[in-house]
This record gives sequence, C-alpha cells and structure tokens, in this order.
Amino acid sequence: MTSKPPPDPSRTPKSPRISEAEWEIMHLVWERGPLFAQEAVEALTPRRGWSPRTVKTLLGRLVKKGSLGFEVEGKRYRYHALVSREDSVRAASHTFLERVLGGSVSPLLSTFVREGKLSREELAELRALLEEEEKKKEESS
Amino acid sequence: MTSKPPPDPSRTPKSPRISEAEWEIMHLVWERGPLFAQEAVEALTPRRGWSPRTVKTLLGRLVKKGSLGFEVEGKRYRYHALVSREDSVRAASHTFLERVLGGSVSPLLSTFVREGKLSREELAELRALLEEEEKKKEESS
DNA sequence: CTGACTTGATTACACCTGTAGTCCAACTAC
DNA sequence: GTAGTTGGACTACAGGTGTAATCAAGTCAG
Repeated sequence: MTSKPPPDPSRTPKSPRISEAEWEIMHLVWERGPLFAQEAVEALTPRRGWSPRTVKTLLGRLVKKGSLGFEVEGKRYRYHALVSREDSVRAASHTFLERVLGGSVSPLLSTFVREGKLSREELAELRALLEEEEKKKEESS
Repeated sequence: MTSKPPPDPSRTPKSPRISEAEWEIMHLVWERGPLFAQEAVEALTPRRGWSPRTVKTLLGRLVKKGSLGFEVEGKRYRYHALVSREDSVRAASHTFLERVLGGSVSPLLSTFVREGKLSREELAELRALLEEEEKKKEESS
C-alpha cells in the first residue's frame, strides 16, 4: 500500500502461503493496521471461538513465515503486515485458479455473477471494466 | 451429472475437500471420463514429475473421501467421478471467496479481468452475462 | 505350473495446519 | 520485594497432504 517499489518484481516477491485460519488474522491486520496480539484476540476470539493461545500461535507463525512483522512496544509486540493485501490476494487467486480451474477464469467469474453475489454497483463497475478490456484487446490485436 | 437426485440436499451434498494435488486427478477424470490408474499415470507423470505410486495414492485417497468411485474391470479399477465438476468448483470457490476475500467477489473478478486473462470471446460473454444480471436486478428491485 | 509383471492395499514419513497447553520473564499491585 | 498477571516462546498432538516404498494377489508368458 504505502508506496512499495518492489525491489524484486521477478515473480512472487512476497506472499508466503497463508493458511485458512491465518487469513483471518491477516484480514484483521490489513483492515486495522498495526495491532497488538490482544486486539487480535479480542476481535477474533468471539467470532471464531478460538482460544487466545490459538491467536497467538497464528500470529507467531505468520511472523515466522514473513507475512507479519512487529515492533516491540513496551513489553508487547505490535504486529504489522509485511505483505500487501493486494499481492496476497492476487497470489492466492492465481494458485486457486490454476489448481481449481486449470487456468481458465471464465467459468469462475460466470458462476459468481450468476449467483447474484454482486450488487448493482459492482455489476456496473465490472461491466465498465470489461468494456475497457475489450477495447484494449481490439487495439492491441 | 447423470441425473443424481440428491438424497441429502441439506447442505454440501457432495464435495469432500479436494487437495491441491488431487485436483489434478479430478480434472483428468472429469475431462476424460472413467479411466484406469494407468491412464492417469501416463497423463500426469510427465507433466507433474510424479511417481506412478503417487498417482495411485491420490486415486486411493479420492476414493476414500468419496470423490471418486470405481468399477472393477478385469483386474483393474476403472475410476469415475462421484462429484460433478460444477459442484466441486463452486464449493471450492465459495470457500476461497470467504477465506481470501471475506465474501466480496468484486475485487477478485476485477483482478482477473484486469490481468488480461480473458479472451475477447470470454470478455464479451461475461459482459453479456453482466448485462443480463443488471437487468434482473432492476426488475426485481 | 512358475516366475515376472501389474495393480491395488498398506505403510511411511516429513511438513503444514488447527488448536491449544506449559514455561518463563517482565511488569504491576501490594 | 513477593505474588499475580500479561505476553511471547516453546511444545504438543492429531489429521491432512505431498510423495513415495513395500507387500501381496492376480495374470500372463513359457
């Protein structure tokens, strides 16, 4: 987010594999910005039924795998994201795509659109985007 | 696919969790229809660098988890899918959506569209679909 | 019939994940 | 300063996963 000129734009510079439970943590950090373990615990314990230990463990694992960093603040750690949400989502999406759909995006998109999961605004927005892409395709070809 | 009146349409009738490597097998079965282990081996061994044993293991696991079934044919098994590709993809997509995007489809779609992963035809098709949905939305509201 | 080969079954094993308990140091309240 | 509390580090442990080796039974070639 904060202007990160990728020093290594080679392929997947950052984006360690984030597991299911870990995504929950990451989303929280991305939304709220740097936070202490306790805040994460407070936010996630009720909604997931996790023990505080579990949250701590996940934070620790995310640090170890490089998705989170922290600064020591008094006696506690303040965790912050080291990977951007965009990159992570993109990476996960690609993996998902390849694995589940064998690389063809279309069926997935259709499915989602058909299931009415999109609001009017989103539909319009997406349509605009599509038109733009179509234009691009035309030009370039 | 073949007229399967779901005896238990309660929630996720079929769709055991399929792991990354297993998807590879499933795609093959969905595309080719019933096949023998050896055919799977021939198809996947080169492209994945798997040992034949690995393929067999995966087939076995898929049978155990109910994604594949088989009929004994001579001394071999002929494996066939017990879950439809549509259902599996949909299930996986939902899980993915919830987990990675917190349920909001739009960003994912935009990402894919923007990355130019769609052909002209697909773009057009999707746009048509979108327009249709927009119409629906208008009417219903 | 007998050994070589094929094929599925069983076993292996390390790493990841979900989920948490235990340990220890620092800080806080007496 | 002594105990309780807070917070991270380390440990645990079962189930899933990637990856495969070994075993056993049936089959085909002689």
